[in-house]
Amino acid sequence: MNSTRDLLAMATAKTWRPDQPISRLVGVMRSGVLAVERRIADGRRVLCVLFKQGDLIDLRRSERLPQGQLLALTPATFLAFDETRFDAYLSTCSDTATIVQDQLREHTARMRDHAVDLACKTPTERTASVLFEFKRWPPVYEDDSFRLPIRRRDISDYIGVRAETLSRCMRSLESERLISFLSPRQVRLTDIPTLRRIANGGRPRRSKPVQ
Amino acid sequence: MNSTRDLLAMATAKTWRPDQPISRLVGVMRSGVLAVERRIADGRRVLCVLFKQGDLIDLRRSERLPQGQLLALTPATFLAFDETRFDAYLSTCSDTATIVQDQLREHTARMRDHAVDLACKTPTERTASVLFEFKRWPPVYEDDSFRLPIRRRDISDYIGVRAETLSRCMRSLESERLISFLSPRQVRLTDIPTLRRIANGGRPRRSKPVQ
DNA sequence: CGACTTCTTGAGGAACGTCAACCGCAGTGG
DNA sequence: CCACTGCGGTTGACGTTCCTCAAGAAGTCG
Repeated sequence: MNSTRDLLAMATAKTWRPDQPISRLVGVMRSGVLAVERRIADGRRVLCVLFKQGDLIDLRRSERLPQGQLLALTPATFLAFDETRFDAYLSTCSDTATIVQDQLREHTARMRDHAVDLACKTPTERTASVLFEFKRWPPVYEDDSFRLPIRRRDISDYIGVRAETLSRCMRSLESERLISFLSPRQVRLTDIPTLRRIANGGRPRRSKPVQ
Repeated sequence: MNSTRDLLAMATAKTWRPDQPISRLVGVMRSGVLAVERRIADGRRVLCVLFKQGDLIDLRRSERLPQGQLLALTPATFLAFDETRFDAYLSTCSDTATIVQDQLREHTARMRDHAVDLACKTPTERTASVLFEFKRWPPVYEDDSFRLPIRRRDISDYIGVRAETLSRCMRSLESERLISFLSPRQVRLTDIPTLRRIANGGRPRRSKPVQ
């Protein structure tokens, strides 16, 4: 669409290597994975958001200072916008403004989903849930297999679980024949209905021992 | 500002009683508290977002169906917009569109903060954090006291902790003279620096017993 | 006062975080 | 070719923590 092309014309392409911190706050992802990293007092680390190809990034905050650090989890390419020119353009082109608003709404909807995962799901349920999230990321294959886009350490910081626990949950799902690893990074979901049930709360904490 | 007044003129006022589910997806909060409630398979309940006075609500989702139910936690009044007229108005008035975009960005920023709480903080830390969140809500008093705007059950579902655990955390903070209860609903923060340290990760899990 | 909901307190146990050690792999240098 | 190093990931042991269940206290409304 025309308006989007105009917008892209005013952008400058940037590339980042893994672990490289990023100061720009507005842009569009072209490839790779970025995340907003936050650390609290004693070093605990959280990745509150992941950005993949096609995502609009706009971390500006009107009232308070921006919290957290944008950084690359994989080699990433990015189209950076000059903030003031970006805003000026949006106010002249309502089509593009609508697209941006849709992106922002979609982003908040995904964050609500993620908040549900973090607030009440068990580690196994979170693992299943994040696997579905990654399955939807491009590129999408037909055989329900996909490549884990980021390190397990980063996945665990994203779903609020220790790396050791994530490892055990992955192994547990694998031993139940629900997923299988073609390589350490390549996963296939072999029983999607059961996995979906688990991801939606099908593996709660047991209060009594199983008889 | 003029544009906002025009927008408000095309809205219809609504009131809700507690626990009343709400089907409208776009509007502005005038009073009370609304929340997006989600339940997963075995009945676990999460409040992924809270909306207070002044917040813009826009839960529309472009790609998939909206997840979760908007409901009132207290008696609430709300200005509901007709969705198509709202969008049409935004495309003609860039000032208002900018305001809406700012609101959406601020909202995502708050959700990132909340994700950090949920992902890695201990129940005591989450309690301190949510107390600061409520302290910022209107009305703001000078003596660092405020009224808990919602039931404890709802607070606990918001911060991803059982109601019993929240109760114990509140009591623990009270016994340390960090907060005090003027009434079951009225709280005063009596040691804000310490509380802020705790809210930012100052009360981690102990792996070794204290000697 | 009684019926109801909300909140609190207590006891008990599974689970997940913590620590430590190990494995596999890639890169490096002798 | 091998030893060494560093990183990412895995496995095991252990104990605090917080969830679960149950019952009681406190507040609310008729």
